[in-house]
Amino acid sequence: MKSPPTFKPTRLELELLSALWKIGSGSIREIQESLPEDRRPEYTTVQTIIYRLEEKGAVRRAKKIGNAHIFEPLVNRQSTFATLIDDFIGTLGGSHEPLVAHLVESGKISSAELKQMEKLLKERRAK
Amino acid sequence: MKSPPTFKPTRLELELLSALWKIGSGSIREIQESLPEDRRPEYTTVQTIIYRLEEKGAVRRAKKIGNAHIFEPLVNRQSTFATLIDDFIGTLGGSHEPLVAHLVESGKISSAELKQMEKLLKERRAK
DNA sequence: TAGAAAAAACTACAAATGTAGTAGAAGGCA
DNA sequence: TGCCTTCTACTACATTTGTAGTTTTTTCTA
Repeated sequence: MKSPPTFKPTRLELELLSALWKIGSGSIREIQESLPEDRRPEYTTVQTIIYRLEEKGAVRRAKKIGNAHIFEPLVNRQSTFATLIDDFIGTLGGSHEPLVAHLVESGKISSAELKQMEKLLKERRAK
Repeated sequence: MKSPPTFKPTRLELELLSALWKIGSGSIREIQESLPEDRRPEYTTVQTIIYRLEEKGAVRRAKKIGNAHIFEPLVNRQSTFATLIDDFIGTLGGSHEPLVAHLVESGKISSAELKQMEKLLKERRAK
């Protein structure tokens, strides 16, 4: 399967991808064991999801060690997050306003953070 | 069905809820016809989703006009969005940082908007 | 080299979601 | 009052997703 320009993983797919991004690459077993104990699916569940990610072109078998395949991600976190976020904004109606509003409203963003963002924005504009 | 304290609609459910929030209340037909032409499902599809929303306690039959039921939302946009956003941040790993970063990075937030947010934040803090 | 251990490969399956068809009841108009 | 229209109420069904069991193959290790 070809890897799509953008990839929108499901919840569980994202969890496994996140694990892979963290460890770089690994076997099914290693991926499974790198997951937080509190939500660590069975070995075969992880296997199924990794296979599906492979089907979808989001990971691939990089090599084989012993009898175990070592998987590595083919999509990177940045772009995957970007896809998810843009899609999400789409479901919220296409405007980021409610999102930003909620972040501010719920106190999830501090004033300092806003200032930081502003600075970042200015820098970006400058170049 | 009891309405839950928070409600996390699916994509289509959210579209129909959004339609309802806009028109206030309406029959299946009215809801369907208020949807943007480009993604307007069949009458019975709308009906099915509204019934499911009813099951889930997100809408209810307010009254009957002729032989048609008039539905009204039981959840409001604010809290529904809040639920969706918090859930989404959860899937992104629990931190809003990547989200905010992307918004700024992708130029989705303007400087003016940031200033606006800052003001909003200060006001909120003031009271 | 034979059996145990580990992984791969395959199969299964229920719930949720999107999508819509069909049958039958209710209302309005000629 | 008897159709025609419009709804309602039900049923159907493929796909996606989460979840995991079973069978087969590979590899070590005694």
